[in-house]
Amino acid sequence: MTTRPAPEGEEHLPLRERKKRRTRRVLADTALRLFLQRGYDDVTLDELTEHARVSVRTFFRYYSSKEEVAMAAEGELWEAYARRLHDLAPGGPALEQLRDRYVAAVREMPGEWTERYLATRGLAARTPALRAHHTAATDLLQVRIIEALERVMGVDSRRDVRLRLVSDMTIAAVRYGSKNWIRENRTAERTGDGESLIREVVAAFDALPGAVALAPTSPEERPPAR
Amino acid sequence: MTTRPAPEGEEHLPLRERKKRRTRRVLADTALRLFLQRGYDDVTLDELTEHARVSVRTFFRYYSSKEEVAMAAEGELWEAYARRLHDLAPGGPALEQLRDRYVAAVREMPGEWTERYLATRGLAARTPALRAHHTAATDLLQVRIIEALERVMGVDSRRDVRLRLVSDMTIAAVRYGSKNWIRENRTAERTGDGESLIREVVAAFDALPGAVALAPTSPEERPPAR
DNA sequence: GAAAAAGTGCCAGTCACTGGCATATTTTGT
DNA sequence: ACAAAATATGCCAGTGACTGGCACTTTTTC
Repeated sequence: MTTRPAPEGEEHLPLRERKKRRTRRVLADTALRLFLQRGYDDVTLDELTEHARVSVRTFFRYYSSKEEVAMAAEGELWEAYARRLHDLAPGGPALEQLRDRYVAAVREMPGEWTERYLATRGLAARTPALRAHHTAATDLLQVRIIEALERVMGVDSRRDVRLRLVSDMTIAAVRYGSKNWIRENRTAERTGDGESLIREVVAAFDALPGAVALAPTSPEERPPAR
Repeated sequence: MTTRPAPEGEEHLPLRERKKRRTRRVLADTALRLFLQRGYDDVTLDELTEHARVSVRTFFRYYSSKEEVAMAAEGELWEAYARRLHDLAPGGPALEQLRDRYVAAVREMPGEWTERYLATRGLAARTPALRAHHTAATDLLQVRIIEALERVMGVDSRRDVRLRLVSDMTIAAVRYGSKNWIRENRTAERTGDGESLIREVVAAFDALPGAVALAPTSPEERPPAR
């Protein structure tokens, strides 16, 4: 059994819990490594679990699908984001709150997460099955956002379209922001850190008011942003 | 072999082509019927192909997955829509053109299509695997829209965000419009026709300018739309 | 009417994913 | 420290979607 440095901030957990987290990480890391090396489709779960030294049966107790383990890094971010959605406060502008919760979620991720996330998205970009899983997961996140908004505002999203619009805009900002971040860091010389991701997504959020006010003018008058 | 009325507008096709279209339709119809009766997950492809009197191997020459055959009705609409995207014209407002192309695509569908589509969406609403496929397919449609816009405008969507915004809005309008249409027709007494679907989606398109100008006011001043 | 082209069925195989049960490890209570 | 309870893992035998290959039949072409 190869030993690995203990992950951050799990010093005081009971042994069983520590082992579980370790296994979960080993699975996600091994999966990402193998998928990047030889392509998602060409790696079977048998091989993956072989490398991770667990049985296939055990794998499925940690991840519900091959896609999920491949996108684990993103899943962790959505998890953190969803947790932060619970303490939305009434009062402030919804979009700003949703933006700030995203920022907090990214900051909550451990140090090496950024690198994993970037690699994950790169893999997904060239793997149809993962792209599909990614959009489905993003869609689920949007549902969670709407639910959170309904909870804090006490309104049914079917009655007030603005809830759906706000969640749409949030998803759009997250999507385009991270997409831009990925594009910038495609040249793998030096991986962008979490703060650069945050900058991109925040910029996308803050561009929303300007975008909704956008009037179609000819390119001469007003050169397109970015 | 049960005979069925010849589908519309295929009178002058060669025999081979007619047979193929027939098989494709039999598969889609049988699939929808069985899935509605007993649930998507509880119907195997063996059963489906048994009822449709073709081998499983042949099934996969017509549809690339179980999901695809379930969502065939929607796939046909996206096909028609994508075809119409080829003749986008430079000049007119993009959103209006995209709206009108959608309308034309719906009008192009045969008479019984509406019913199939409504049933399909109902099925997808309660089948996770199909919901995922639906979002993935919608995402692909958006890619096609962006490509069409790039083609007609001669611009790279990475340089001009407006292309992405317009395609986002289009997808949003189609999505919300059809969702409203579905909600209205959930009570299955009398199935809404294609024109009612068109009305809803057009309404969603036409609400976009108002939506982007939306200023958050208190409910007393301005009751939320819909 | 024969040759070519295209469609179909069968077979054997891969792989993701699941239920059930025996075995091992960790925790809990004393 | 030790037994009992709780929980995690592995193994086995399955199901079901999906694929490649090849023989066979139907339609088209000349």
